[in-house]
Amino acid sequence: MSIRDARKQQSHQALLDAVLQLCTAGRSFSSLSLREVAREVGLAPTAFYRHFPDMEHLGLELVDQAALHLKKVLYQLSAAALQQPQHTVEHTLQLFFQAVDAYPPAWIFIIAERWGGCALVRQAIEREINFLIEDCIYNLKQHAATQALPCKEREALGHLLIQLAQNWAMSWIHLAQYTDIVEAQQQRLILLEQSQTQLHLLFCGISHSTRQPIISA
Amino acid sequence: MSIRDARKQQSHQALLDAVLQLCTAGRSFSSLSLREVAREVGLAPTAFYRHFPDMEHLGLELVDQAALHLKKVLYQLSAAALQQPQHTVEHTLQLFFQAVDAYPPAWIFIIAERWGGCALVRQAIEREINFLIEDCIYNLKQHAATQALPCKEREALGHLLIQLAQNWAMSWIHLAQYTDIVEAQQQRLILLEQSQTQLHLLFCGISHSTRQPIISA
DNA sequence: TGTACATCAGTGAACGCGCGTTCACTGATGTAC
DNA sequence: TGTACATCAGTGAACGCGCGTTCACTGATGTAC
Repeated sequence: MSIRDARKQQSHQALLDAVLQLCTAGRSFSSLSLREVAREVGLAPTAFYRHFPDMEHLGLELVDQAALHLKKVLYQLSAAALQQPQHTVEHTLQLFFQAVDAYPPAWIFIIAERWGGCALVRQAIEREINFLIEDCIYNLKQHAATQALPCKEREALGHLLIQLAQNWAMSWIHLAQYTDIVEAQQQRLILLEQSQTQLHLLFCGISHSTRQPIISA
Repeated sequence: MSIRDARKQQSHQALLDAVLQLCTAGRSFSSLSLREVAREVGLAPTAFYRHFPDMEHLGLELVDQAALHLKKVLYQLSAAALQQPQHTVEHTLQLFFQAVDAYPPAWIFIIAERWGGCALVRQAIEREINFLIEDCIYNLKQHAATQALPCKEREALGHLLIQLAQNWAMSWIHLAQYTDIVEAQQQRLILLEQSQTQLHLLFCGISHSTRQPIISA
């Protein structure tokens, strides 16, 4: 790649990262202005057009990047669970929260803009979340604990898990905002335990429902 | 109430409703302008200040109104489940989706702005959702099926149910956007069945976990 | 009941500001010979 | 290798526009007598 191309790509990514940073700071994507993003990066507003036709297209590329990150995390989690079946629910959740901590902006952007003010971004995120759910269902089919589950139950579980993961991630990130670090750590421990309890409730239900047909509760 | 007071209250509510309508149409609260809201209602921009000091305060009042609506819905649902224990999971979920259909804007605003661009609104919504969770946990304590559950499990279940309800509501509303009404109805039926399956998975897990202590999955 | 004054929701002009977008430009980098 | 020209990321001035906010105002409604 030429010097010019490398520098262009650097600015390109800097614009994307600036939006992520502003969203991580609590701003909504649809309230960001092109000028604000350019200013954040240290470019003239007009330079923006060398990289994107408008903010909407930047948003769509951001969805791609963030969703790819999430996919990788979930893939690694399921790979770890498959290759080391002795892994407990506790350990898998710890790995999950570690991954969230490693790069919160991707989670924040996808989850906050899932119902955000930009229609195209919303649709792109919906598409990506559906892919995540499909991946999750596929992984459940490979995993010993959920292999025997009827197809309908496994699909419902996939949707539920991806939904739960979003909630866990956002709650987890949110707890970093406490000014008191000790308090934040305690709250995170509580969240970790609660998410473990939720998974336990679910998985005990699964092992139960595989033994007899599901009837009305 | 005097004529003047009644007219003032009418404009006041019209401003709140205009914001709800714009949010229901897919706009994010933080990208709305004071002028846009006033224009929607047919008022001069300056009249806005007779009702709210700024958009943020309007947002906070909207959180109160929408959260009150949600509280009522969930209260009626749990009351129905308590008074008519023959009610199945299927029936309760049908009532839930009916309630969502009866007034979608309240659900849309609370859920979409839960991670939206206005910090004060976000915090107010978090507070209200925590109240909903507390109510839910209290109701679980009254209900035969979850009475025997250990405290930690019941709390985790409360969080989980309120979270699930949000996801169900938003998915349900979202399915109304299909141009093909027949297709939309089919998709809603699928969502209804899937949410039923999710609850079944959970509740079978609960009945199982009350009989023996929970161990690692 | 009628009158005189007070209240106050809503108005319209005006302001300075940041916005998205256009345009002609600059100058470093790339390329052809 | 050196030279002459092409490319193109980034610039800065300029534009019209909608924004939030101020201010003095209007006129219907409320109130005191």
